[in-house]
Amino acid sequence: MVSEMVSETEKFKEYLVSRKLKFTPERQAILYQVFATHKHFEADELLVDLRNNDMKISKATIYRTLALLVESGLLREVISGERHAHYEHVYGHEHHDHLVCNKCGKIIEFVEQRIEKLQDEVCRVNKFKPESHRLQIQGLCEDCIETEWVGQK
Amino acid sequence: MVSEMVSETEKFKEYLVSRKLKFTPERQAILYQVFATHKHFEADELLVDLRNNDMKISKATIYRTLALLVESGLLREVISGERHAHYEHVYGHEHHDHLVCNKCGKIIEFVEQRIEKLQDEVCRVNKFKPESHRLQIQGLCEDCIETEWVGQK
DNA sequence: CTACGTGCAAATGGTTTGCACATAC
DNA sequence: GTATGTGCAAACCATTTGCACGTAG
Repeated sequence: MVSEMVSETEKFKEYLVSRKLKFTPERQAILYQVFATHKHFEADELLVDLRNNDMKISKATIYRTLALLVESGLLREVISGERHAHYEHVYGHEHHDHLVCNKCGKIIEFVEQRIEKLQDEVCRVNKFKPESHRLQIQGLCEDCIETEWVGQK
Repeated sequence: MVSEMVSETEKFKEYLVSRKLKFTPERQAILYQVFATHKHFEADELLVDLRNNDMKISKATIYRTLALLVESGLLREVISGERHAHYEHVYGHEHHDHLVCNKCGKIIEFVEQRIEKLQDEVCRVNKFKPESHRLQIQGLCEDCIETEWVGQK
């Protein structure tokens, strides 16, 4: 189990060094706990898991470290990330999905029936009854690709 | 059966009647404003638009009415809806998407390369440079389909 | 008439932040 | 030694809710 940890630890350390950040006991503990099991989780669950292992790490540190893990590419935010809800018309408009520009925030709508078909197929295979879905691709729009290198964080 | 489109107002009234709810001036104003333009928006923007048209409607009513418009099928929540972020491993795991059960919350992961391919195609057509994407299908999982759904709201 | 709706202000609750102290490097 | 990190509590902020009053049907 520990041998599996090594690669993630190395990856994280690499990231920290590249950002001139430190590898603290708190970050080590969080990293370990996060990769101790392969499951979806949220910040509070992580806090509980850590408490159960006698690690007393504050929520603030957990949130700050999770952000680092996402930035380093070790974790992904599956749900949400947005602070508030956005709405769009449904009635009288064909179903569509979205390309969202990470730089200027522009939203491009697109329709691709073949993707819809494949989704139905996936649901059938998994004996899942779909009620709605959301496909969102983040990236850079045509205008922003040119100035891509500006303002990287 | 009907080929011509019923107005949004009619659709909303239908829904309200079916739920024994009332068609108030506030709901009428919000409905009008929401469909005055075809754009993505959030609650606060709607409030501002209404204020600009001299409609003084409280935030509470706006949120309550938006919920009704979503339930009636006139609007769709494009982004978020979730209260808190969920995370999953990235490093060492193949990219996958999710089936999320609306009843028990179970998350089923799936991989469908053909969908990924089509996404790339969509990006190419729109001259969009993808950095990440998120496909999430909401519905009922196998176990929950049996138990059906009683308390729909 | 009366069940439903509204505005207001206060509550919620996940997440973020200011600050003083602690520590990795 | 110093730039970073941490814990704590308070702040944030979109959204929800309790309550007393208003009103559509």
